[in-house]
Amino acid sequence: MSEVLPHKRERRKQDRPGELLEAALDLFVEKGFAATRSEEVASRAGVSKGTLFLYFPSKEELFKAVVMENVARPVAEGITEAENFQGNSAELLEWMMLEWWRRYGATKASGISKLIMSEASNFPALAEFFRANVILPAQALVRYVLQRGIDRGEFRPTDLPNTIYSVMSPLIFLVMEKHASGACSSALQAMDAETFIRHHASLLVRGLTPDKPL
Amino acid sequence: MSEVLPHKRERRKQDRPGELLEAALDLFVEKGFAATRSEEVASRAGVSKGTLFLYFPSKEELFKAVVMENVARPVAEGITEAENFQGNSAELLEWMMLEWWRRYGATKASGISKLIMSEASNFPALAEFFRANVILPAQALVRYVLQRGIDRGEFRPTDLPNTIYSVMSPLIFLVMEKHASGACSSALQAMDAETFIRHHASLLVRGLTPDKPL
DNA sequence: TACATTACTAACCAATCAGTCATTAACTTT
DNA sequence: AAAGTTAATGACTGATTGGTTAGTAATGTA
Repeated sequence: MSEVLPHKRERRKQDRPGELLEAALDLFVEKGFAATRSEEVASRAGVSKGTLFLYFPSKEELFKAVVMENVARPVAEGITEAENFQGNSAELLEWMMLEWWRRYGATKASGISKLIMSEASNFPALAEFFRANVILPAQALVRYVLQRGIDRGEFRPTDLPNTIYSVMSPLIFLVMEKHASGACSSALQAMDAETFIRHHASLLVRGLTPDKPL
Repeated sequence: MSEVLPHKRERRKQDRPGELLEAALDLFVEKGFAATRSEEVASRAGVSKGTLFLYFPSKEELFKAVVMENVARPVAEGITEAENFQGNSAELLEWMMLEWWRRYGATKASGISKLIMSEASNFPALAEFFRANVILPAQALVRYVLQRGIDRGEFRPTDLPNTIYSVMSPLIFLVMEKHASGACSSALQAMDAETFIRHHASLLVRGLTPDKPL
């Protein structure tokens, strides 16, 4: 016979939103937006479905709040640090790619990127928010690094917009790979992200080095 | 007053499956799996929902059939051609990337790739099928090209698995970008895929060229 | 202890949608 | 043209789930 649990109610208005956001992040990343049920979010946060809708007016608003909370912050951080970097631009390029991975790509929050790419067509407003707060700043950061290398004579002048994508696309690929966990993870047997980034960065630096180095 | 259309029934058993698959491809690519309603697929194919389930036992089976029809074929084609390629490996590398884009990436069918990446966690069986029939053959093709270059002394020996990802990731990125149409397309102002591929290929070739070229 | 406030719950509602099936209309055969 | 066969329909069902709300229990206050 199943014993009904004694049903202990707690009143913790302060903590509920944060706990709900955390539960929602987990589930959205794991199952996507459409496949995540509101009641599951609520129960993972130790609360009833009614309480969820007490704090967030709809599932979509909950989703937006998750994005706000988890994505904009880490991207903004890296930018200022790059500007203070000491060393040549080849080192800076690799450092930036590795650091981006450690601080964002490797974390749970990067699942949001994958989620937005997946769900973009169904949420144009959200995609736009993501573009403005994540993609464009990231592009600006990469552009800064490449321009720095060109200005200092460490990189040859190249088509900047396309080179930016040559830098970013493997990072985006890594995020996709990390979060397509189901059966695709086994596709890349024991792939190590940091090793790959170092490898790709070195390939890029070789490709960007001027013909007469010294 | 709305006039009810005269309701002309047609019996065309031969053509229905193909027409349903085409309608399903369009809608799945456009809206994702969960957001696509069976009735919409049926009506786009000029048929009632009942007829859809006459030809496909479930929505999931319909999805699988769409993948079978649109993905496996084009990938397999390119492989044999690469083996007959005349010319140096740098040319072959660029040719292969461009050709892959023209035959698959630029077509509607590549939306399936994006869809599977998005929906992978909800459909492990499908992701596995995709891995076996698309990812692994594509990796094998890239590996063949790189190994050919190394064998002929046109590329320096590098960590092959990681280099494969350096080749593939921008192509996957392009597919993602193409199908995240909503608001993200404006993120990459007037990005031209073929130009980018040529640029990236040239960067890779420079990165792969041995230190003493001749 | 009586009363007031409110965070929280559980049962409920309404809409959506995958999948079914009895019926119908288009062909074929004789 | 009558009868038989089957492709196609569309109304229906059952399950799911986003969102609502009447009511309950925890806390504060006197």
